[in-house]
Amino acid sequence: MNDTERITFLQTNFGFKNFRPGQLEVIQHLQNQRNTLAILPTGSGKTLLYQYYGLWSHKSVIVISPLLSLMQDQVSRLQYLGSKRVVAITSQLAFNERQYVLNHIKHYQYIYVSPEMLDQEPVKVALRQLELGLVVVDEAHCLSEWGPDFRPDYLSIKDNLLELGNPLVLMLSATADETTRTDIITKLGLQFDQVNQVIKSVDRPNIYLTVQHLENESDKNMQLIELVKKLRGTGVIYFSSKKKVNEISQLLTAKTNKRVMPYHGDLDSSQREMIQQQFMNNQIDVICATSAFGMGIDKNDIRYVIHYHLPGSLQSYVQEIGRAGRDGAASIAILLYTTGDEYIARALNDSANVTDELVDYYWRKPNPDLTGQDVRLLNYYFTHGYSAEQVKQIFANQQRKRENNLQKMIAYVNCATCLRNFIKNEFGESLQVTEQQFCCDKDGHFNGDWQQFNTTFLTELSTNSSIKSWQEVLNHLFLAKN
DNA sequence: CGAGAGTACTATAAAGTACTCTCGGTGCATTATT
Repeated sequence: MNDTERITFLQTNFGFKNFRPGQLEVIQHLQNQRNTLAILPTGSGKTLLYQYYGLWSHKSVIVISPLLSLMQDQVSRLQYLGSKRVVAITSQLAFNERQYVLNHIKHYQYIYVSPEMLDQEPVKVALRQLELGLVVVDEAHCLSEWGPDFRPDYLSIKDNLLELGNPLVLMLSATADETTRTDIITKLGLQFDQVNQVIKSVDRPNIYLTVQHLENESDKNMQLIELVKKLRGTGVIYFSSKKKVNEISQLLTAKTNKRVMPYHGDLDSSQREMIQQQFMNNQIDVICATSAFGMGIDKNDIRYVIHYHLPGSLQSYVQEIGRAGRDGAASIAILLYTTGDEYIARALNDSANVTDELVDYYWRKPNPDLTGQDVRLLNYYFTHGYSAEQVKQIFANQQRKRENNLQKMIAYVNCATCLRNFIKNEFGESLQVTEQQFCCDKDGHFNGDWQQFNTTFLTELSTNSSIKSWQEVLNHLFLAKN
């Protein structure tokens, strides 16, 4: 198949005239039977990649996905688009339904599973019967972020791929720096020379970047209230604490006329689903959320993302602000910082660490029946033949990595030069030589006066929602100053 | 880490002081109860 044929195939089967950036390259690699790691921004049509390959190869595709809600969305989307041979094997299927699916597995072409489900013997037995064309690891950064921390089954994917006979693998993510990319490949047990990478820039030129330093928490709250009052359109405010989510969500409801809702892992799934729906339907203006909110949120006109707390890494930060402005219109990312904020992130890092004492204890008295989070991880390493010393090393490295990530985040907060270049540099991208006109609070057009920023800038920003209006906004700022 | 809440003490009534404790995220699957 040459590129002309590829485009014809696209037109005939999907009705698109052209590929989006990166798509053709990925499809070329896959058709040449090359494992592929694709870092493509959200909205660049990642689903199409494996749909295309499935259609072309007439073989089955297994998609490993981190969240049940993501799987459900994908299944209904593919069904809506006309594929009937789609299923998600999850704990939400009734026992007899699941039996039916496993017994008739060849009937399905696109099969979604969680890493946990993939590791179950009956599931593996069924999947081995497939004529398997491709395994997709969706949201592949989870492999690096969640696997070694609290979802050990992510680490088992490696073994499961072997058992499936080393199938062709497509790794997909929107945000992954060099370290994460290396980690993804290693944790899947792949060799670097077996993997082709297709990497698009993480930079989002339509998102203005700013870090605001505030004296204390009450100043921060006041500034937040001002921002939420002034900013138009929908926004997301990220927190590192569920308690603060609830608290500030109530504060904003009381002090602004915006419709504000909380969102975090303590809400039950029906509540979460409802809030998500209302957000999508513009019945909510502002979501106060923990990191639980994000993956699978497909709203393209989020106008601003504010961080009340410091995320644990620049990668998380870029991921979270990247949810703004998918429609390409002017949007803004605001990080509110008070000296000492990093202690919350650091405390979370420490609590994620497994102590040497616990490792020693477990190795003296291993017990595979224990179900705690730490113990499940330990159990994984124990049953895979690691020594206590090796495991201590692994946890120590993880801890060091988390601390390094946090240091980078602190460096961003204190960065005195272009914030966009800081991010680009961390993601190994070449820097912009001449700054774009409207870039970040270091671009020379900002004079350090937040009061003026709030009144003039934000009003302008939210009334002009076209990227072409940057110049107008800029002019207005200058006029206001002179 | 360090702020803020909670508790104990004082010493005979209420309220101030000093100390201790807590905070602090991300999900799958499974199972035993309502």
